[in-house]
Amino acid sequence: MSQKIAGVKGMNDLLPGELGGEMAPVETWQHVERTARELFARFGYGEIRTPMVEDTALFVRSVGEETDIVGKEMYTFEDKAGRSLSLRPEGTAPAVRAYIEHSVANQEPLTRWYYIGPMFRYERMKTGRYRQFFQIGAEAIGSREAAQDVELMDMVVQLLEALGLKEVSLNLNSLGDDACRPVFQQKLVEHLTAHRAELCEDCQRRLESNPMRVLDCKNAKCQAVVQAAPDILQFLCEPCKAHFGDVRRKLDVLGVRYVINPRIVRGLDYYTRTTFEFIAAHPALGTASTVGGGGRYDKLLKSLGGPDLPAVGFGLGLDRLTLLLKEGGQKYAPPPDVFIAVADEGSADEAFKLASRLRREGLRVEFDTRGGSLKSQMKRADKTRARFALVLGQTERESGKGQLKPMAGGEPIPVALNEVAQTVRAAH
RNA sequence: GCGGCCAUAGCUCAACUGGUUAGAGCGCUGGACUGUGACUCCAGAGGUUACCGGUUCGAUCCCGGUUGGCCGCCCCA
Repeated sequence: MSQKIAGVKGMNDLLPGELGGEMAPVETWQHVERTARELFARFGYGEIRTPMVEDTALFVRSVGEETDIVGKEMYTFEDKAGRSLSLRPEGTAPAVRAYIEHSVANQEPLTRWYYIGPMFRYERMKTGRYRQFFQIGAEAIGSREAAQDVELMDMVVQLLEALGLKEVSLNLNSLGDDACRPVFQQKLVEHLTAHRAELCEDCQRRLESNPMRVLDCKNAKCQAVVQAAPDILQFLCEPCKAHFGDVRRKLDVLGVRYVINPRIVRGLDYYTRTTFEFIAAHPALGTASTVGGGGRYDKLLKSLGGPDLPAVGFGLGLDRLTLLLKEGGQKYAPPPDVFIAVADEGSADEAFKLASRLRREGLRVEFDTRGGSLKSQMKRADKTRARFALVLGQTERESGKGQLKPMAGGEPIPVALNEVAQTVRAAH
């Protein structure tokens, strides 16, 4: 016996049907992905697939050196040539890198992409948070208009709707821009410093490192201080205020419901103006209640050496979405139309051939390649939830006729062996 | 990165204060029913009690470490 090798901590296997354990079955994942692809195509978004590994500098410069993501959660390693590479911790930076690298700006004025794939962060795991997790996201590059922010939020809302997720609320905020955010931050630091003693230990530290984060603290005493703190929305400069107002108005035009939440700060440095999160109230997620989030990043392209173009995007956590949909997961796996059972050894080839032909004709056909007793094959037919069973033996071969037995009960349907597909379809 | 809880069959769980062959239900396989699934009945397979070490005459149980999982903090998807 050789030693068992286990999967890497925090990286999950997705199995079909009911084999999976804690994770939602792979059919649930396929359903979410299929739904998203179809919906995003309706919005005119094309798919982009970038490598899972990038130059480490890309994330340091975009996400921000001082963020937790880059500071302590990145899978960074050297390749054989000594280059520092990192497994991507998020999807926006690679998409923007590709956009710049392929000079897309010179080829079209407005670019809208979506991506689906694994991201990696070295973190302590818990429900809904893994070291390899999957995100589905979209980026719109080239429009500074509020309509673009709202189109993306509408796209998420429609996706959640299509998936049947109701208890998700859109939380909206604006972080201002280079003109107004520094003014606000200064006022905020003044206020927090004045109440320093009332803040929790963590927030006293945050006061130095990232004062905006205090807004997000769940500690009751800190919240009391935050209640009285200056409100970023009061400090927005005129252009930012106008933009935020436009976003709200256009959300209203589309009938998209939202709440203003000045605590939506986000963990990446590149955000400007609009930020938003989709928060689910669902016991399956525990405290991992944010299923998605995003915002505008008008300065990122230029800072990465690209054209000075505005952009906005979002990312959704597929792991969390599928967790919410796990209960009904089974229904996404279509059962076989017919199970072909072999009654005697001499009919094995003929049955095998029939199964093959029906599959070519478009039917979902189960056939037990191990053979075995008719009884065991019928049990298998039951287990696979096949709609019909068709037994093929000497009698059927000689007469060219058989019977489609409805596994759910009812009278068998006589059928000519060369008309099985038509008959099964007609029985729908 | 910090704090707490946990680990027995594929799954959900038992096993009297440490006591000898670690059990049950579900699931799986076969049979009763030799060309027809489910229900019922019978039988079978499946465990180094996560791993390593310690205490003990004796450890699933007590202790330490490791690994993995869960909860909270942090942060996020």
